[in-house]
Amino acid sequence: MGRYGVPMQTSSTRDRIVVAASRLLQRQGYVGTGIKQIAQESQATLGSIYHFFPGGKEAVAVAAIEHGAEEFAALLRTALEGHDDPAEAVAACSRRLAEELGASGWTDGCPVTAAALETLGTDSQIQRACAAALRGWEELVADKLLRGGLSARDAREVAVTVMAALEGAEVTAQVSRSAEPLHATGRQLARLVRSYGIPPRG
Amino acid sequence: MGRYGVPMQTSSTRDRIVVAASRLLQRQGYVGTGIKQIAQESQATLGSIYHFFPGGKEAVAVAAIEHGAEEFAALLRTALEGHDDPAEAVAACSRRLAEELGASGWTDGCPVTAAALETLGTDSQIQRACAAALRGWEELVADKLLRGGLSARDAREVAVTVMAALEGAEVTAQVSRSAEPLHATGRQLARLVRSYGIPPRG
DNA sequence: TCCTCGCTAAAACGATCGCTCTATCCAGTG
DNA sequence: CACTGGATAGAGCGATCGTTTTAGCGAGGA
Repeated sequence: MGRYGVPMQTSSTRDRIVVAASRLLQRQGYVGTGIKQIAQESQATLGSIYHFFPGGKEAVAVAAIEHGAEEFAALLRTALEGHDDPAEAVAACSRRLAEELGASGWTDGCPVTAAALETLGTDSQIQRACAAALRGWEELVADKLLRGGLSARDAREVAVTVMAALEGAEVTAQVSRSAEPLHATGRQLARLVRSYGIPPRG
Repeated sequence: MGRYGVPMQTSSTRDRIVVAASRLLQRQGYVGTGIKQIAQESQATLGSIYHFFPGGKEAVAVAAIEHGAEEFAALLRTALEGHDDPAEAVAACSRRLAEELGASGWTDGCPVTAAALETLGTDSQIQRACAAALRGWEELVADKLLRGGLSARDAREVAVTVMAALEGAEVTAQVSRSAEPLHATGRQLARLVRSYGIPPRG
């Protein structure tokens, strides 16, 4: 809450730090992003960052990853809710991802993959935050498939596959600077979902 | 060639550098891996590294990524060749990946993903090496699908999906420290391939 | 024997890393 | 008004980064 008791239009310093760190992390990874760069990009100073995040760089990264994970989940939710047919819903996810990725110039992909891969050996909080994000996304897809008529067992296994394929397709799209991998994967995932049969909607 | 004119059992210095760099890159990414760490791990010195790779860290990384990409391609090739049915062949790939990943303690995943994500914004040679690796792997899968009876168009699109899903599933498996994402994805990819119908084998 | 040259060895450079520290600012309270 | 405490500002710490530089090693040719 900002001054005058109303929500501030320009975010609070803490929010600016989290948002800037989130964007930088998904573009350059954890080790590739410096605290001073976060300070510069968020119009904050080192003092402010260490004031709000006494845990240092890792604490900033955890908050940033949680923020990015929620943004990504919101994108998935709206794409999934736009269609009753789960197969079309899954395809819509890949289309939305392709739009966002292309609009960012192929730089802003999955907000956790890069950070997750860099901190694999460690037992850092970053690891846990990334794992939690993945589980949450899978659950969103699994719920949609469940409501679409798949069994609990099938829904979970297909959801794991869908999220894995979307992540991989996004990386492929970034590397090849083309939306085609995401579109192709979306079509094939829709076909996979359809292969489980869609009960007629009452 | 080593001394006595016979191939050396312990590789040449240059090979040791490439192999060590490849393993470090896939575990810690590009920025997370230091030249001095590569020197220590490969039992070489800075002088040797800069002698064989005047291009510095980036040149070492390119050679290391090409090495890792070929290793990965070899794994895919043997897994694909083990089965006539392309659906079973794809499932075999995910099983082999799960074996290797588990044996490494969930640390040695795809040898290019981490490095690729870190160098996205740049126009470095690393980018190009990663893109080439992905294309090569896709081609291996596409060839198998073609020989399995899929049309050229279907084979390419399914191959893109298979490689994306395998990469994503490997990341998921690493983060969750479990082989299950790879196994589930393998089963679903086999189902997807089977949905294109298998012509009876003569 | 001497010289060459591919290769190894390590000291040292400037830059940047994450982080600590002290100083200052400013709205709220008595 | 003085005082307090959250928030900001930035200089500076030791460490490490990628790289350069210079010196030394040892096998092969003249």
